[in-house]
Amino acid sequence: MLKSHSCGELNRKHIGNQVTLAGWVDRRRDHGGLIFIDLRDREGVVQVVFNPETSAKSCQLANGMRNEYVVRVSGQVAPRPPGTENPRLATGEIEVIAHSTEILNKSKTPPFYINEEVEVDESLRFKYRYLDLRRNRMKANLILRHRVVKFIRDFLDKKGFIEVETPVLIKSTPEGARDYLVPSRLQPGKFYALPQSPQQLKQLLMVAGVEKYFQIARCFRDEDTRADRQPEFTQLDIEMSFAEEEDIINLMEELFVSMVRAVKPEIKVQKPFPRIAYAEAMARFGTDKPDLRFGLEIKDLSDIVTQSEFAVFRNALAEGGRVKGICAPGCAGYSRGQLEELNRLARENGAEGLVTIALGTSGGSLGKLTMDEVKSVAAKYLRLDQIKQIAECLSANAGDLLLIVAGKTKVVDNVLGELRQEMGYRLKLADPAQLVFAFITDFPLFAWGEEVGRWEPMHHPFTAPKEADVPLLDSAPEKARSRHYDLVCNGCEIAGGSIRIHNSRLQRKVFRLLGYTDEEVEERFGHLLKAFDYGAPPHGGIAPGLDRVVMLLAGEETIREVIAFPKNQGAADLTFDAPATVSEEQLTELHLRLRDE
RNA sequence: GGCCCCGUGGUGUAGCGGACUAACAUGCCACCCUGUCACGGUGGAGAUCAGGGGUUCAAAUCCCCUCGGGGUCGCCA
Repeated sequence: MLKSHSCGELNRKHIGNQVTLAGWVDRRRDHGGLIFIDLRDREGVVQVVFNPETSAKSCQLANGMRNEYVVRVSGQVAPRPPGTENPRLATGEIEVIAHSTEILNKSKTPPFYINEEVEVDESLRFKYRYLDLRRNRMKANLILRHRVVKFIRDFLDKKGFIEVETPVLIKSTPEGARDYLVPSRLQPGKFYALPQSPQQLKQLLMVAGVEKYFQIARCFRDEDTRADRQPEFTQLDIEMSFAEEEDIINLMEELFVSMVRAVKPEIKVQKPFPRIAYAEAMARFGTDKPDLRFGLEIKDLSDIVTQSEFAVFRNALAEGGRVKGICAPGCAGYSRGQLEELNRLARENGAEGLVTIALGTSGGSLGKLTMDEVKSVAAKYLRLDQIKQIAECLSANAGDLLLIVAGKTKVVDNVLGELRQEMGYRLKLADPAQLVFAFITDFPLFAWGEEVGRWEPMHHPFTAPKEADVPLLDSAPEKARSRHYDLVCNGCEIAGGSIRIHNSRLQRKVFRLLGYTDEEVEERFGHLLKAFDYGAPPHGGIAPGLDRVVMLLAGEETIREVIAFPKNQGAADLTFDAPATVSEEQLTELHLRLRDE
């Protein structure tokens, strides 16, 4: 090695040692004669002193150094002169007195700051990702991700799981997300597909008797990106034979709580994780991935306003809809503009509008509220006692702002869910140093596909129905609940899993219900069904999105910040400039011709 | 495909019809400086205001189109 120590590891215990360091120039302070270099490597930064009286040669070299030059320095670790220690630096008690110096490589001036935490245009960062990753924040994220993966491997190993790799070149299954295709050279006109997830492969491993499987698996979906979605992403894929819901849920609770405590002990986390039925989550939070760090729960006001004169409410109820609301504490003083913003948010999410009721504060308590202090378009259609009932239902106090939406249940829930999230954010109700996990259970097995005019799986067709609901497959499929469970955290869906169907007859029945012909089933899922006929054990599993988990732990807003070389919204890699055109020869070999469009 | 936001020296921002010959910070270059640590000081270079078109006596600023980036809906079995 060109170095004997890391820059960041040095401390007072090394005083007197001869060390050789190698790293990047983080900063140079030239005092005309005496020169200080902050030398940085992965482990941290240490101050190197170049003194012309110690080594004129070194000093001369240091004179020519610039940021990001790669240099090697040999010298002696020395205590800093009294009064010049830097408590803000981990190595601030000592410094290295350079005796001999070598410039290993020069550097152009970087296109953005490496040594400062400033926002830089993301495309520029992606173009120079190798420089971006030198920055502390990105380096910390890479290390965190490593620790998470290491923890997972050790944890699951101790629990008796074995890691098995599954193929990346596999077969297209046109249902679900759009596949990434890879043309076959050896078989003209045929294509592999990259896996959307190793779902069927891990089920086959259960038939194979692996019993406890996991994989840090790369998955590919050719769909539009989001802050938490990339064309390629990583799942922690887990599957267990002879497992029931409790087994998976308990395993996840233990894994996540112990992981957080190990890699981010400053983050608050608790188990057991609450379990909330899908219908209840929708009713209370307007979403199946609620942020449980704060309340602001949705309440149904239909019964209270059913007698009101307010046409908006009456019409919604007459058409079979509901009237629901949330309470924004302390927001009665919201300006016209602020209210208009909330109204716009409601409309953008499908509501006809938003009814706000501001409760004045001069009375001090709700009991003393008078109509003079109620500000709302609905005020003249509502009686004071109705307003008080609404306020009471929403646990409101004087000075609060009530946000009420009327319409179809689905729209009302969705809009209030968004408003709840928005108000939670505005009022800073979500503690950034806390992770609140929860399991969402009792999902419907199917959802009616409006455009296609048939039943579609709420998650995927391998999800087992609840034992008691199996008869409903024939009579009322919409009522059948599944053995699926989602793990959510801070408003983010971080894992989905289920107990699977392991019986080929039941699996065929589900496929038929989903509208597949026998030929289609054979063509697409024949391998799985055949396997089920050879002693498939009952099994189930779960697949946390690793990128999202690390994102939450890192406190980042997008998974791009925890992926070394992510793609942008246009699914392009700006470092490599991928995707790119290929040569005519390559196309010919693959039996491909490009269409004119 | 829809909707929303953004695009000004290398970087981050200000300017939002006239006094802009485009400001500030930092970075960069040169010189000075032996205890700094976001060192300090003096001087200097650096911008087709994303591109195109229009409105206007006058456009970085208003309007339209295009391009690029981000958020989101659709989509993500």
